[in-house]
Amino acid sequence: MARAPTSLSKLDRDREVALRELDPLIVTKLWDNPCWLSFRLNFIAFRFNDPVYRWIETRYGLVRPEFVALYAVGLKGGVAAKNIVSSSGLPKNTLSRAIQKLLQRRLLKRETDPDDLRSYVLALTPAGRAIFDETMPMMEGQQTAMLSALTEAEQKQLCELMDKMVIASSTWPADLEPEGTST
Amino acid sequence: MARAPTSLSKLDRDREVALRELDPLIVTKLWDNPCWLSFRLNFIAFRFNDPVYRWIETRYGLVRPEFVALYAVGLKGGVAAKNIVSSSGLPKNTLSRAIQKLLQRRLLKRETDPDDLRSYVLALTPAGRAIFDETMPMMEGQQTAMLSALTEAEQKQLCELMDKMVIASSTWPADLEPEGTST
DNA sequence: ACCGTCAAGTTCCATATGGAACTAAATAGG
DNA sequence: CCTATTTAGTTCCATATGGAACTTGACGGT
Repeated sequence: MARAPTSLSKLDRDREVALRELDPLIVTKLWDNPCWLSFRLNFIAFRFNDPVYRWIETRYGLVRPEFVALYAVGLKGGVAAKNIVSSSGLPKNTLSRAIQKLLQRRLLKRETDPDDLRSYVLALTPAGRAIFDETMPMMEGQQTAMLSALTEAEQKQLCELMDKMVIASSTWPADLEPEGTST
Repeated sequence: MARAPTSLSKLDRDREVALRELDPLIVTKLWDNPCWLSFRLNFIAFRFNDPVYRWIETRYGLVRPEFVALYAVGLKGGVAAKNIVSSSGLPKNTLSRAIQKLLQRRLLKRETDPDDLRSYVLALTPAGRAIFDETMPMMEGQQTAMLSALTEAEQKQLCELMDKMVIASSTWPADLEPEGTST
């Protein structure tokens, strides 16, 4: 069985202790798993998303796609739904609904894009901005907690490595051959 | 506005070209986003999960939680549902259903754990093993494609950094304070 | 200027999803 | 040992989700 480029045996003592906290299946998925990247990504992402979105849902009654939209517009005013779709991966109907909800709740406003009449330009209302501003410290806190196992230098490395991947992402296959259709 | 530890200005010319392929909102989420970690994780994970799970669904009619269960048992026979829950983050009822479906389709078999009569020990049937074996190369291919922007050494670094995070994960907050309940 | 194709957003509908309550077994504590 | 609490897995149900078809506007070719 193929393995990850790291291995259990190379870990020092302290870590063995931490490992006892983890489900044995997690240990297998880390070091006896050809798909090491996928597991690490999904696992770490989940441990960020799950508490963060639960907090937001509880506090503001905003469900995940709604907050994704609000956050995107908060980062960059003037975007359209299509931008949020391509940067988030959520299906466009889900985002359409999310945006409607935010408009209803006056957290978002929009006007038709004069350059493309099919499209709308989105912006936060003050109420939307307030939520954005309140949520940010909580998310930064979670991020800091999760990164605290790494040194500053390591955090920067991690960021750089992931940058490279995102930048290269347009070259990755987005649709896999349905069969051995090796053209 | 806080930023990621990397920045656009430090990137060399070649990359600027690649950037033009990306939605401008993605560029903002990369370098004008206090939550740089979350975005990178979710973005990269999505670009793995989406094509992979679509392929599996099309080919075998297995939906995501079903394949998660099959894959987990494939990696480590003898696990119980609870292990899959804690290593995947899927809710336990979703996994319960997924396992039922796999049992019906004779891709999985199970027997009660003699040490804990509430629990079941899971194993793949030959048919389940066949699917596991067929999917692996496809997933490894996607992983290789996604990692191809990194050198071997960088891939190893990435793996190590993520290892550290997963190992430390039991210390991360899993529930965030509902309010400014600073005890 | 006209037509075919494509793209932005919306609507419809079947279904996957996850919270909450439940059953049965394990474990802790006096 | 007997009771109270926790844990593994299941069931129920209201709702979020995403595929597909649709509307309206853009765009490219002739």
